[in-house]
Amino acid sequence: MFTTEKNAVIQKTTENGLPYVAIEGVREFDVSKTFDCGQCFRFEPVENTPYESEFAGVAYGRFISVARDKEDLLIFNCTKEFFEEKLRHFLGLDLDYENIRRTLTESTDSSYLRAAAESAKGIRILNQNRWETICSFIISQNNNIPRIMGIIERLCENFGTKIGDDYAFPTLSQLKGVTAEDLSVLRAGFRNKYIVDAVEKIASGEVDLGAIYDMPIENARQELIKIKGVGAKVAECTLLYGFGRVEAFPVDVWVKRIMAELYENGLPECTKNYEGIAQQYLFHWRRNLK
DNA sequence: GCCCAGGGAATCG
DNA sequence: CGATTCCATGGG
Repeated sequence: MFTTEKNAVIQKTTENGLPYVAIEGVREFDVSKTFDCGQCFRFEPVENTPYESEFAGVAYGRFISVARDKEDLLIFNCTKEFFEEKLRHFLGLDLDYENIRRTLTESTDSSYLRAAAESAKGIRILNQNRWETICSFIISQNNNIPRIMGIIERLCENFGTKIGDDYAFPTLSQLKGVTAEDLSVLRAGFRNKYIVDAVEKIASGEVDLGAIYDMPIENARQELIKIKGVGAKVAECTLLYGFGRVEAFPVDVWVKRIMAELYENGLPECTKNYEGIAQQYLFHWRRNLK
C-alpha cells in the first residue's frame, strides 16, 4: 500500500467561535472532483464561498464543510480529534495519490489511463460509512445521480437524526423493522424492498459487515451479494467507497464502454491492487468528455 | 410519447 | 449456462 506521511493539522476557530482545522500542504485533493464524481450523494457545493472550492454535507453524523485554500485543506465544524478519528480516513488522506497515479500510468499501454488520470487528477476515493454506502448504492441502481440524491435526502429527513438544519444518514437500528410501505415516502420504487432486505440481513447478522474487512475480496463480494438488490456493481462500489478496498472495480455503463473500446483485454498490469482508483479516473474522464 | 439513469432479479431458451 | 424482460420514478 502506498500510504503517506501525515500532514500537519492545525486547530483553529472562526470569528463566530466555530472550530475548524487546517490540514497543511495537501496535494492531489480536488474538492469539487472528489465530492462531485458520483461516489457520494450527500455533499453539495457551498454558494458564495470565498475559497477556490468548498463542499458541505453530513459525514459520520456531523455536518462539515471542506474547502481548498491555496496549499491547505480547511474543514469547518471539525475538531482535531474528530479529524483524526474519522475524517483523515474519510477523505482518503492516508493514501499517497502521487505515487499511486504515477504507478497507474507508468506502463507503455497506459496511454488512455494517462489522459484519464490527468483529467481526473485530484479525485480522492472517500471512505464513507459502510451502511450508508451499501444503502446508497442499492438506491443508485438503474437511477441517475440527481434522483439518487433526492431519495437519500428523503431517507435522511424521514428516518435520520436531526443535526441543526440537516439530517444524519439513518443508522441500521433506526431503520430496523421498517417495511417497504414505510419507505414509500422515498419514492424509490422497486428499491424499497431491497433496502428492507439489507436492513434485515445486516441487523440480524446474516450478513456480517464487520467480518468483511478481513476477508479476501472474493469472499467479501459473496457476503455482500447475499443482500437482494446487491449485485456485482453495487458490491464493488460498496467495497471501494465504504470499505477502503481500492482494488475493487465497479463496472457501470460508462466503464463498460471504456473497457470495450480501449481495454478489450483488461486494464494494464500496473493497475493491480489499485483498479478502483483507475476506474474512478476513467469514469470521470469519459463522463466529462466533450 | 420516447429514452435513459453509476443494475439486479426473475424468467426463458 | 447466456440472453431478455421487468422493475418505479423523474428529467430531458
